[in-house]
Amino acid sequence: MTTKAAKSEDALPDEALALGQQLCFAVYSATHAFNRAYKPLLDRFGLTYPQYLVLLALWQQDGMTVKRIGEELGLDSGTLSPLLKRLEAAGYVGRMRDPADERQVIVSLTENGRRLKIEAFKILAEIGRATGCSLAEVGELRDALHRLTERLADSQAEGTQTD
Amino acid sequence: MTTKAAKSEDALPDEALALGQQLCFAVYSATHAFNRAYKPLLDRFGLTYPQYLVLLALWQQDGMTVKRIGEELGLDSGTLSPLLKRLEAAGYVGRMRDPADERQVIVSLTENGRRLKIEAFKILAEIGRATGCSLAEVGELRDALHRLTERLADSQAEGTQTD
DNA sequence: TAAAATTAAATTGTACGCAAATTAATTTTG
DNA sequence: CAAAATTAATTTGCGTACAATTTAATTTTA
Repeated sequence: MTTKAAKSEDALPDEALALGQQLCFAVYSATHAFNRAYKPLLDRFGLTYPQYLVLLALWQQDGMTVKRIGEELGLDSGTLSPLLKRLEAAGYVGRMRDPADERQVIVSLTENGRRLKIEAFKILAEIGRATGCSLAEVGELRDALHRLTERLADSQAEGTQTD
Repeated sequence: MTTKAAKSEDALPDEALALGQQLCFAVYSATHAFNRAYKPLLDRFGLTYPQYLVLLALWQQDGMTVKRIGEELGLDSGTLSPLLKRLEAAGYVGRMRDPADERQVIVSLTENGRRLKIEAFKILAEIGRATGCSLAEVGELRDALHRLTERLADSQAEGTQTD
C-alpha cells in the first residue's frame, strides 16, 4: 500500500528524476564538456570561452554596440561590461562611445583581434575533430538545440504575460 | 587575387565561424534557456539550478560523499563545498564527516529535502511542457548529447596523454 | 612504525551570469 | 522647452565554475 506512488495523477516513476534521464542535465554536461575542450585551445591566447564568443560575433560584424553583442549572445550588459574590459585589456578590442549617441559603446576589433580570426579556423577544426561528428550530425543536433532553445524562451515569454 | 581566402589548406568559408553555425553555441544557448526556464520554478524553494541537480542526485541515492556527488554532476569540491553549505543553510541537506574516514563528508537529505521530491515531479512536468518535445524527441536529443559529451571528454583524455 | 605519498574537503582567486540599483544621455510629453 | 520617462552601460552583490593551494586524514613504503 505504501510502495506504489502517491497520486496516480502524474504517475511519473521515480527514475524520471534520474540525472541521466534529464535533457537539461545532458545539455548542462555538454556545455561543460565544450568548455573543457576549448580551454586549452583558448588559453594560448589568454581568452575565455565567452570572450571567444564575443570575438566570433565581431568577426562576423565589427563595430557592434554592447547591447547588440548582448542580443547576439544572449547576455546582458552586467556580464558583458567587465568581459569587454578584459578583452580590451588583452588588446583584442577597443571601446568607444558612439558620438551620435553617447549612451552607446561601440566595440571594435583591434589589429590583433582581427589577426586572431585565422587562428579561429584552426580552433574550429580542432573542436570539430573532438566532437567526432559528421557535418550532417552537427547540423541536425545544432538545429534541434536551436528549436529547443526557442521553445523554452517562448514558454518563458508566455509566463510573463499580464493576464 | 586578394579576395579569395588565404591557404586553400582548410578552405573553410567565413560563415563557418558564424555563431549560428556553432554547435557549441547552440549547446551554450540551450543551457541558458534551461536555466531561465528553471529559475522561476526553483525560486519558490530558494534553490538554484545546480543546487537542484544535487538534490536530484540525492533523491536517487541519499548519503553520498562530496566526491561522489561531484562525479555524478561533473563538479569539483571547489564548486560543491560552498554550494552544499548553502543547501545545508537552506535546510535541505545535512553534512557530517564519515566516522570511518574523517576525510570524507557525507551529505544526507533532511526531512524537508526529502519532502521536496514531490515538488520535483511537478517541476519536471512543467519543464517538459516548456520544451514542447515528445518523450521520444527528448530521449533522442538527450542521448545524442550524452554521446557528444563522451566524445569531447575522450578527446580531452587523449590530449592529456604523455607521449 | 615513522616518513612520504595520496586522498578528500575546504579555501583562495579569477571570471562568468544575472538581478537590481545607479549614472548619464536621449526621447517623450505635457 | 522643461519635466518625466526611457534607454544604454556600468556597478554591486550573490552564486556558480574551475585552477591552484591548503589542511587534515589515511595509505604506502621504506
